[in-house]
Amino acid sequence: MAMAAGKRESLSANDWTAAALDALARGGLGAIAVEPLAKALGATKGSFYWHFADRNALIAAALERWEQRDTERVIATTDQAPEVATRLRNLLRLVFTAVLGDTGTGSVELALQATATHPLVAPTLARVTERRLDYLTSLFTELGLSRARARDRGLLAYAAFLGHAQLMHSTPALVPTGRALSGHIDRLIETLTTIED
Amino acid sequence: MAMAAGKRESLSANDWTAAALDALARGGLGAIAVEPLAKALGATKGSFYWHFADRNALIAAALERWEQRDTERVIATTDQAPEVATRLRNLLRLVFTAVLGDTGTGSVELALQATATHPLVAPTLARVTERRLDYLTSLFTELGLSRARARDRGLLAYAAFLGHAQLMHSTPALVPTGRALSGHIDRLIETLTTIED
DNA sequence: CTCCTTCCATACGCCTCCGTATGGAGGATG
DNA sequence: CATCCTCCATACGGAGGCGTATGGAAGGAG
Repeated sequence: MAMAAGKRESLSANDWTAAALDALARGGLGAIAVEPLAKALGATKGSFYWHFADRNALIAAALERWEQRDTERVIATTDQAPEVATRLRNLLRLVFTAVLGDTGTGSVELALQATATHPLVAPTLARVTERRLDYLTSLFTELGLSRARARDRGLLAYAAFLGHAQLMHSTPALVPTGRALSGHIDRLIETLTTIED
Repeated sequence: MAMAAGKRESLSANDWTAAALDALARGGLGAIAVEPLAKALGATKGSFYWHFADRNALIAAALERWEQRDTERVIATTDQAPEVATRLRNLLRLVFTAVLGDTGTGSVELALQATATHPLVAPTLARVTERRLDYLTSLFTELGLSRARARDRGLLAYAAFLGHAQLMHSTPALVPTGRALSGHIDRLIETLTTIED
């Protein structure tokens, strides 16, 4: 919010998309508004409409930027452990924990989920969700489940992730905190990854 | 949407809250707007501001009405089976399936979740969530889990419910349909209710 | 030094929604 | 029949957001 003191040179389109992503995480899609963003950047609409055709162009740019950044993150946290079981646990633990990031990560998820029917959001969200779901499914498959059952578990795990993020955001008082939260997530992962023979 | 032809008598506050709930389910909290609602009801703002102090009063009324209706629903679907296991399964199956109602039920959930930080929404949502969570926890307790573990399972089940609703709404193409969905929910419930000794 | 391109501020018109003021139709009541 | 109370339409002012028009500063090219 307060980072417009240093550079008094010209603004780039990148600055606008960064600010848009920030606003998106903070106040949802509706917060990507030209005039408030201009004020936050210490500029005016004149600057914006030189870099972008209209508000939709900014939204599209922010979404694409997020999708890209998200892909890198997922991929980066993917291949870390040799064994499938630990990889799965590590991944789940990371995403269930990283929800906390008030600005950076999880908030964008929820903001987009909240406006999933928006014409610009829907395709992006569908691509990201499908990619994650496929990856989750592949892990459960490697773990020994059939294609169908692996898909079931993938869907369940992803739904649990989404719902967990929602709960952490909307009613944090009902969710454990600190070490208790850590333990809760452990047991949650245990339930999600247990395979009954 | 199209149900304003019959009665040309005076509008009641109830009509306004009903329309507000409908708009909420359809377009989120932002869709509870006085002038559009007036148009939809075939009236003008003059009518609205006679029955309500302002927009917030209407929102509050709609939320209270939903909370009431929701309580009745939950309670009604509670005590149906004698055995705890089947009661739990029945409850989960019902809520995981009833998400579909495009207007009546699940959409309000998602709309409120999407604007959970709103000053009027937050308290209502917290009460409803806490009540449901407590009930779920009590069922798992009856099933033989300790208080702490029952709470874990309750949280997981509720998170799965929320996430499942989200997925059904935002990316329905990635979720099974028809009989496949029914089977998926069966297996999902199986995973959520299995207790490892 | 001049000109042209880049970048942006100012100012405008438009739309949508909120809330208020005011007056009036129509049934109830004496 | 006159009056009052209920319910609502019309009209207004204001706020905030989008997009456009226009002119001007600032620096590189010639």
